[in-house]
Amino acid sequence: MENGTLCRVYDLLLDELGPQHWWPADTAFEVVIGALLTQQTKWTNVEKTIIGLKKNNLHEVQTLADADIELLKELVRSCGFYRQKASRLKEIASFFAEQGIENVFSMPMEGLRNTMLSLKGVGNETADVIVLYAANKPKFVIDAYTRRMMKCIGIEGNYMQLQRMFETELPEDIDIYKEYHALIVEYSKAYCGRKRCDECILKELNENGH
DNA sequence: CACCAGGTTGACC
DNA sequence: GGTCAACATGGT
Repeated sequence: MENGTLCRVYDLLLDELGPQHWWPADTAFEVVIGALLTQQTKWTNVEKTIIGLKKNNLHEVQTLADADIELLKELVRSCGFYRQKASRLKEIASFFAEQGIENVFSMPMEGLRNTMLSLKGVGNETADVIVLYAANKPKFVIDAYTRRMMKCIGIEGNYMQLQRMFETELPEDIDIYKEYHALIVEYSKAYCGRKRCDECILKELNENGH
């Protein structure tokens, strides 16, 4: 790409893993569902729930908004925090049903982000996942893996600071943002914590000495 | 058996 | 502005 540190990291990760083609979902609204469900849990748990939702025809905006809450809790159980997640899913679906999903996704980016943040259960990361992967607008997603990986190469900050760094240094490109976040997650899952830091492909960038 | 996972919230300083 | 316990199941 270009020659800042964050561009270099992107090139190294892409070279190591190849393109990831995220977010795994059939529809934009399914991205919203997945974004909420995957909070603090593994994607395999989310897959079970999404399959169950589809089996019960609850993966559409209106049917999910009208879903029986007890059935929803059962279906969401494998994702953890299932009481909260079930009711929040319903509320979010109701919001999209009332507003019209296309009207929501076609809002200007900052307005959309703030609107998502106003929904219960949607914080910075989930809002940005929706903005980037469902509404297809250039917002860089920060998560725990991103923070950890950046800390390893000597870059720290709060959510908005880290996001600003990525968005300032990288070209404003939706596909790069999508791919970059995916690469960080997949690389971290596969290598960090198991492999030692001195085997990390980012070690040449390490300014912390570990 | 202990610990963590692609996080958010509300209470507190 | 930052920190902390709750929230809960499933996999090492």
